[in-house]
Amino acid sequence: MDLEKLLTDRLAPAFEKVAGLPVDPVVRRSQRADFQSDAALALARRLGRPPRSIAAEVLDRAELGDLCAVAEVSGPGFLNLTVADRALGGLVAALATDPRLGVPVAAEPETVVVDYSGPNVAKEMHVGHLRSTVIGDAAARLLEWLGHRVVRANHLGDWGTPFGMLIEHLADLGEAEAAQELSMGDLDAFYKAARAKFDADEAFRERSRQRVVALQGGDEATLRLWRLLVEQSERYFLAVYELLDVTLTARDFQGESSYNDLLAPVVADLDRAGLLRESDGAACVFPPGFAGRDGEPLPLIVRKSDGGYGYPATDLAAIRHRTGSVGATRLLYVVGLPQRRHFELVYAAAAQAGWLVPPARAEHVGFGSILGSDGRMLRSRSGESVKLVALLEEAVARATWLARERNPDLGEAEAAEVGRAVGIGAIKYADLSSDRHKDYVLDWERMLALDGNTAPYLQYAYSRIRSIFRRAGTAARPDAAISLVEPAERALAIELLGFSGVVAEVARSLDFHQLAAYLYRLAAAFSAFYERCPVLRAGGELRESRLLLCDLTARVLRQGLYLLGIRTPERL
RNA sequence: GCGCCCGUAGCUCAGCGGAUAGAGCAGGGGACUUCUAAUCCCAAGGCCGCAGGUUCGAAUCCUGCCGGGCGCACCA
Repeated sequence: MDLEKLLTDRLAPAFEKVAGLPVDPVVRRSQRADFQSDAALALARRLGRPPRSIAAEVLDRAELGDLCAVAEVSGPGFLNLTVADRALGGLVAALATDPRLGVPVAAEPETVVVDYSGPNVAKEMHVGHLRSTVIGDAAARLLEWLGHRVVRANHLGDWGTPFGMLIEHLADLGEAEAAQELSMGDLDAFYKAARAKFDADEAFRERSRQRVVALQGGDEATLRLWRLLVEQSERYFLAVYELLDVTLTARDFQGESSYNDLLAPVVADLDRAGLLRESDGAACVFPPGFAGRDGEPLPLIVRKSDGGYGYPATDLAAIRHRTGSVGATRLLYVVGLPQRRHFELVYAAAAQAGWLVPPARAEHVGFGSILGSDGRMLRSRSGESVKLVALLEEAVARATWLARERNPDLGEAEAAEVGRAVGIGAIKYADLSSDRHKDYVLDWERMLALDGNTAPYLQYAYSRIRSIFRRAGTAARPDAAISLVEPAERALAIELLGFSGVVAEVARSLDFHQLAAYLYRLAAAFSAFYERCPVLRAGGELRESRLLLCDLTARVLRQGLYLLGIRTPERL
């Protein structure tokens, strides 16, 4: 049970009695006590009474006897609450017997579509895909764990005009040769070669254009080549996902092309609904409230003047499919912040068309860019975007080297495994531990540091606990009585009880840095505990109590890191 | 021109209506006969971009500036 919520539930009725209307007690952690409630201050004006007197009356009417050792009015009208050790111990003991660590399954499970990663066929995945993939995967893991039905939608860029030149290039190379090149994972070289020919060779350009027509016309031979391209790319992406340790599978690819047959009907429906207007030959929806550069209403172009369909049409078709056929009520789009306006337009149009109506809603889970140490968008020395695999491989190599250096006892295989867990974990944690709306600077030294708010620090805390149990040779007794004698173990207990609250908040906000910050606080509380509270050398009941605290900490760390997509090796 | 995101300690970041603004790193000082010192503890470090306003109370809300980034009709 979440302590903060428990205190809130106890204070709320008292506040309501005093104020005569429902009041949020605004319980939060405090430096002067375990928790504090600030609501009396805000109430003073409305009730025309001194805040201290309100606070005192609330205290008088609240049932806190079994929970709090100290509950007092402080300063201008704060309520300072110190939880009784006995109550704390009881709550922790209850947590220990809960396989879900205090986190309830969603009362009303929904179907959630998480649209993330979305690489482009025949193009290398670069750092730009990293954040979408990592954040989206965390969202999918979290919501799934909470009991929602999660549909992972990997909106593959598998359609559009570039495929003319890509297929022509493939045909030029010969299928066997092309398959060979693509399977080596050198998608960049393939794409660039096609691009170079397209830019330089007029005849090739013309053939490419005809290919696009053939592709869209459903020419079987062309489609076969296209499928080859898609299959090889998907195979490559799956290899990257495995290295990145994300939960996306082959079943989750939902290419743009899969909406092809829906585009015309979508536009027809928009027309029927009277939402369509022609502008410069293009079929547009003009959702109210959007203005462009010139102050004119901003269009969402659902059919281009050449008759072709672009992104907006596909996105609308996807929404209609997801709310209609899939039955989703929450649509998450884990896409960079620059595309914000695009999605606002799409959501507005979908709402007008009746495809996105409550309880269904769409959220743009936007994020900033990854910057290099120079504070600019991360680029390779040659000025190109950095290959994602290169980044991941470097992370693993650095972490493996660190693991070998730090712990020579590790065998080759284990060092490699630890290197992967730590390296990939470090990359993901660096991404998830700061506010996703901001750009962040990729810095190897910092993300792989063993102290500070990093994945290795958390993994280290976990491995220290596992080490204790290896030495103990036994598991913790889940029914052990909890006794909290040292301040450090009290502090640890309070942190443990905060897990469910944080998880609930993050499920709503998808601000994973709050979960990261919580896990860091927990790990830091554990490290302080570890320093001052001997476990194995403690006697009898104290030992059992501490073993249980250790076990709980390990479980929360493991589960929390799992939700972020980060592994927890048994030792580092 | 309009819109969005962002300016907090030397650096990287939390905090987004409440009590003296918090972490980590770097720099200073301590702690290994004791469960991994890949750790812990202590001290130091801030006109919270600037100026107004709202409020009993503003880093937090509003307005206007300044600075950085990104968008703004047929590219996905």
